[in-house]
Amino acid sequence: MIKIGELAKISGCSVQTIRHYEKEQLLSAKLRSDGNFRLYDHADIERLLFIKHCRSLDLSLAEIRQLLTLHHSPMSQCDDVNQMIEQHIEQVERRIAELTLLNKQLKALRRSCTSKRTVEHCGILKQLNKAVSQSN
Amino acid sequence: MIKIGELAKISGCSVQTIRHYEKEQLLSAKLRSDGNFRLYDHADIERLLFIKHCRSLDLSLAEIRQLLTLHHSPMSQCDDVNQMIEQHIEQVERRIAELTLLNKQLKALRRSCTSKRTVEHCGILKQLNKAVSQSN
DNA sequence: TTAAAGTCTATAGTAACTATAGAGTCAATA
DNA sequence: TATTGACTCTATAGTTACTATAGACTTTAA
Repeated sequence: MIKIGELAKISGCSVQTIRHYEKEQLLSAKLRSDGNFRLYDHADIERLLFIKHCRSLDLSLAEIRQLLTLHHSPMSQCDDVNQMIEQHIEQVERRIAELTLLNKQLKALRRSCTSKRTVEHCGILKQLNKAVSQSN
Repeated sequence: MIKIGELAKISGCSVQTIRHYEKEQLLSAKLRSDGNFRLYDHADIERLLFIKHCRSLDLSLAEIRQLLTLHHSPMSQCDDVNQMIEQHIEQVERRIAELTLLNKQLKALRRSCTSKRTVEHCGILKQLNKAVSQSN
């Protein structure tokens, strides 16, 4: 059995993050030491690494909680897992599209001012203002 | 002079958002009615639309505050504005790269399970676990 | 005059942590 | 054995940009 600091080292998560996951019901220490320190075993390490891998895929804690539940209900259908991943992919793709558009706009903005003028003549601010008066 | 509800309509921001911007020192009503209602003029409308446009470019409230300050300091240099936009572009591009990688990983994961099996044999969960035991 | 709609302030909630305070525990050294 | 330093505990507040509520007050129109 290991204490939270060692679990943090092994997993690469911070101590606070592990405690946060416990609060969010993703991971719990089944045992405590005499002095009330959390004690973890090998299964906990695996569970935390699973969580960490899911987080690296930007799954939310709620989604991970769901996956962990499915994981331990052998009769449930893969479809639920598939659907979650599918929705997540769509979400990521929407965000990529948004950011790509944003990037274009920012680059157009950047082109509007390059020299060392005072703000009075700054093309960027002029552009930002122009957009304002247009939409007004 | 208009009240906050009308400013909200004109700008497309919610009433709470406008009050939030005031709290964040981006926009303030210089006048209040006898009954303590905020009163706005044309300059306030323009300022709010400027803020809204910047937000649509994902600039943070802190960045916008800085832009507004520069905006009203005619002696400051464009360089400050340029640098901020430059950094923002870099940040957006980093995030796009991250999400693109993420998307690839999620799609690989999706390919690992397609049929209606029970979770016991779910390829996605197997993949997620495999990653865990590899990194352990 | 009264009712509805609008506005006020203050506070809490959102997501996933991070950081702190103040107290208690553990392991090793003097 | 005492003490020091490192570790852990709980509880709470802060981060970002809002959104949503509660309870009270103001304005407007019928």
